[in-house]
Amino acid sequence: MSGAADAIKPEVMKQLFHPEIEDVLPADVFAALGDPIRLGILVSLADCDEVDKARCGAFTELASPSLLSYHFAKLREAGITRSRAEGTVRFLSIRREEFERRFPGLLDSVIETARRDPSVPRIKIDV
Amino acid sequence: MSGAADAIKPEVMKQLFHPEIEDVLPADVFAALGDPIRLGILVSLADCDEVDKARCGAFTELASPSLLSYHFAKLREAGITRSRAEGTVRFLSIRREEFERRFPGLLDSVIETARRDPSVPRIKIDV
DNA sequence: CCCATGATTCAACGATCATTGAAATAGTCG
DNA sequence: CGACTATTTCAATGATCGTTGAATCATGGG
Repeated sequence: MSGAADAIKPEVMKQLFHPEIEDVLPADVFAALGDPIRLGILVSLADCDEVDKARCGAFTELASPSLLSYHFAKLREAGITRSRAEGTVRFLSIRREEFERRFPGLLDSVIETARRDPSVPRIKIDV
Repeated sequence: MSGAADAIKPEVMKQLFHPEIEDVLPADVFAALGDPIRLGILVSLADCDEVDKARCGAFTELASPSLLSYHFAKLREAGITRSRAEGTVRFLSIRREEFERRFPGLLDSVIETARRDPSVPRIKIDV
């Protein structure tokens, strides 16, 4: 609303909200994990060979673009993932270190749990 | 609906539903953990000195009886806790061994996470 | 047998959820 | 510029959630 000096950085795209990791509450994290599609996004992300190289568009097998966007937002607002824009594409990644500092050991067991279970859909992300 | 031979066991009270541990899905577990009151119930239960001795009535600081009953049901239906009736009282306990077998390591990190965080309400259960 | 107690159930409420499909936005490339 | 692509936003839906308070149920004790 108060933007003045732009046109300098071309690839700044609208910034999406990411909470400070200290402000993230356990109950909100678990609520964000309480959906099979979101667990699917998380494990697929965790199993991606190269870190921070997973395009949002790589998840289309899991849901429609618009529904994916909704679930991406849930994970992001719960402090679990980060969305980074690069040109016309967005990349999704897990906030590993921060999250580990905030809730030590939690993410690993969550991912292990989701990975082991056949009710969680998975995709192979071709980077 | 088809009860015939009763009156033998006086203290059988209506049985509450507990899912088979194999039928429990990760997404449902996380959804059940996605509420501060339920996390409060869980950590208070985990910190209770004597196992399987926590009366439902011991949690009244966390919510009204009727709301507690609702949250107890959520935890129970997600396979996390067990409710046992004894006379006019009900006892609540964590399905430790079963749950550990089904989702190794998960419950410990969940409880640790909840225990560490000030947003999760706790009570001391006097057994 | 009636009453007190512990706990669940029910009905109602506003709020949020997951999902859909259409529209808007941002960036790229001809 | 204008078409195209990747992604988000919006509006609308039915479903489920968390909460309240009143009603119900089960048990034990006078």
